[in-house]
Amino acid sequence: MPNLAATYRLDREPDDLPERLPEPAVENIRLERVMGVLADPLRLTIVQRLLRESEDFDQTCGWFGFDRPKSTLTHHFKALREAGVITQRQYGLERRSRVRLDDLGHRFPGLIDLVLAWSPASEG
Amino acid sequence: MPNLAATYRLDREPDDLPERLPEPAVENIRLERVMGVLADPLRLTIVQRLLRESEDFDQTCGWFGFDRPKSTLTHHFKALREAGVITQRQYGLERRSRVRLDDLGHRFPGLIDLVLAWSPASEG
DNA sequence: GTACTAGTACGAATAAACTCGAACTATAGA
DNA sequence: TCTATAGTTCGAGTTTATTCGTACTAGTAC
Repeated sequence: MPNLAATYRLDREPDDLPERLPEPAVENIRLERVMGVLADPLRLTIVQRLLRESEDFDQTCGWFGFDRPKSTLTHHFKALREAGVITQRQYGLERRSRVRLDDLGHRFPGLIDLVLAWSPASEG
Repeated sequence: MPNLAATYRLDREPDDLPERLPEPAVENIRLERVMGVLADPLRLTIVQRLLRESEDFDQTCGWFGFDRPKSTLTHHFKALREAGVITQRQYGLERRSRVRLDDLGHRFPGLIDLVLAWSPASEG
């Protein structure tokens, strides 16, 4: 495994990074859409883990370690991206995701904190 | 039309009010469920209008003036109640709704503000 | 009592979401 | 070039939501 911190640090210049996959512009992010996409526990988990455990660089699909078919994961990541919650970039073979922190914070102040504070049903 | 402000003011004692219809206890309100229920524009509108236009007393289904069959409205109000977003009380013939402001504010600080700030897609 | 009203319950049709397997694409490394 | 890897795309089955019409219930008013 390569040194991700060195290779994919987010403090690089934007020019260094691969293009973002298609996603809505900030002003087109809709609250009802975001709510809908965060209504799913798996997707809520994805966003929360990106927020809690992955501050300084993007993460791949596989990093999460979900025991689900790849096509299912693709489906959920795409849903998150198309709703405007995450950005995805193609790093060679890998497609890495990060939360659109600034955009969401600007459009929907407080939303990120709700996701951070969430605890899954199985937990206490 | 009777004087609602006098008849149904919320600063009455709880004993004066009809029972609440079945709803989850505060600690059982789940964020993913709330998100799911607020993903629908009609329901988001219901909650927003209750918040913006109805601070001092509960409102009936009909008060909103939606041009939808009654059974559709029943469906959505029930969804909101079962998710823990609103409380409903039976006042004689009418079933009046109000947002569970304290409960939601306590469980999910910031959520109410998101709903208040929301603007429907058709608007600017 | 009868009639009106506000809303529920049920059932069916349609639409949307979730899940997954199988086949595929594109990159990386030997 | 061959192989492994990380992920996509497509299609189908299943589930869940939405919408609505019709029939019903429970208060209210006369």
